[in-house]
Amino acid sequence: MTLRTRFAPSPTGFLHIGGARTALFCHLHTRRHQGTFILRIEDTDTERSTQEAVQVILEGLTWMGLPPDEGPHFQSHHTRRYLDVVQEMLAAGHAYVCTCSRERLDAVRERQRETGDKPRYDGHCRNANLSPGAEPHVIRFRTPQEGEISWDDKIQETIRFANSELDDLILVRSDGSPTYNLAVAVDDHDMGITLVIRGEDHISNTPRQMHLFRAMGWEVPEYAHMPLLHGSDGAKLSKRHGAVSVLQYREEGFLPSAINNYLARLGWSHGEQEIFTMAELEQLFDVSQLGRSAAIFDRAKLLWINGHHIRAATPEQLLPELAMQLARLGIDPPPSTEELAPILPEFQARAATMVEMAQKCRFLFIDSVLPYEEKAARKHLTPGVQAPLSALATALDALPEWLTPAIEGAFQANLAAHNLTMGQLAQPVRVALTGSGASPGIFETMVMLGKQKTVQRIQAGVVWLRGA
RNA sequence: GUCCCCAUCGUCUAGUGGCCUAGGACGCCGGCCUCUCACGCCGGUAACACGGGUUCGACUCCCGUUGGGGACGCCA
Repeated sequence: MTLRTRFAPSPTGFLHIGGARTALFCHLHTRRHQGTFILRIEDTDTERSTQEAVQVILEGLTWMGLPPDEGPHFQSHHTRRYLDVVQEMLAAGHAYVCTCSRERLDAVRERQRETGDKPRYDGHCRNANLSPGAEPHVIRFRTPQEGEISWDDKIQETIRFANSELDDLILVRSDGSPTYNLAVAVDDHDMGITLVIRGEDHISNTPRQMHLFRAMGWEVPEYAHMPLLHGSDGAKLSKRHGAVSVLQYREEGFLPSAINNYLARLGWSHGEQEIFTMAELEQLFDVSQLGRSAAIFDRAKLLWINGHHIRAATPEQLLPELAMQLARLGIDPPPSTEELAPILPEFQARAATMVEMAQKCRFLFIDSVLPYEEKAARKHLTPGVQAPLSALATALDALPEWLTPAIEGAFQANLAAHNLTMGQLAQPVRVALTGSGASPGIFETMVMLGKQKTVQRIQAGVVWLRGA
């Protein structure tokens, strides 16, 4: 039987990092086993589902490089089918009409909490044999009360629940709409899903869905419940942890390959390898090798991995992102690919994110670097360097060609003339050129900047010194 | 509270009864390289939650305790 998995987000918000991890694991595991990866939008909650959210989820998956092989399917298109299934269950006695009011339900739960029981439906209408009349009612599943239900989870071990722990879940709401567990079971069956990969927060739904399968005589799929992603406080990742849209990570200058690499290493490992390409992951990752404990999202390590991927990336991957980040820094219009291509290598090893890279090469695309970073100016632009700086500007200006050997020659001559060491002159020049005390090599920086700007900025430094 | 799941350095992990005086990675701290910053390289810091078993021998198996997480909706 060929593998069929699905990723089933509900379109009530953006695709956050936890959801992305689930999608990634579904995708990787499916690729490895040459299966089919299906996207299903769980929009049975018409109140909260939006078209925009669907769009954002799709965008997120695309950016992550996790396009589905099939779908997206929409549960809202399957309502008829769900209701038909419920009719069958009703006819077979697997479901029944319940007219309990919300008030009564609340009261029951309240009482159960007080007595220390697990809040659940008390079966009030279970044997009342009500027929669907004008009175408001829901349809509930008649959950078996004896025995237990269990499954061999592909990630966890065997998980078992006593049926007495389960209550009679609602299949159809009083407004006639189907609920989550019903829709999931029907779709997982109809779509031929053979392996359900989802977060372990769904473990308690699994016995309910399995009972639905059994009632309909369907074959139950396999399940793999992956450990959750936690924030630094150890609790399930949520908005207050900055568990924002994956697209936000793009804004922050992360590469999708790095995010995927990092996410995959949370709960999974392959020897002592830390850096993986997407192709490697697709070949190596298997959900059955996942660890069983929750992992804490660690931005520091993500940054390190992102730096690796930036260094390993091709210009084609990086250039558009760099241009975008420069634009966000106010470089308008952003430099062209042709302008950016030659400087890219100088900054690849110096940035952990594309945002950082843009900040570090920004000085190349603005008119003036003034005002200087205060600390750098105070440390390096001292009165003593005014004369050498001035002389250097003159010498550089007189250069017939702007190539490294010539620049270096002029620089070295100036060093000797003023009896200075490399560092004593390079740092002041660096501040004049970039506004900061850190940049690529000083000659490389001058070449990238061009003769005109280089000379201008050194002269501006001299002027600044006179005023200081 | 009830049910379910989990438990090795701060974090991610290796470890499947002797190879472990517990390995790697991030972070942090030193050093090297060096015109600065990175990159790279070298070194250091730091963990088997606790208590009982089982066994000639437990990080590894079993039980309990503690701790953490998740689920308890006419949400998904």
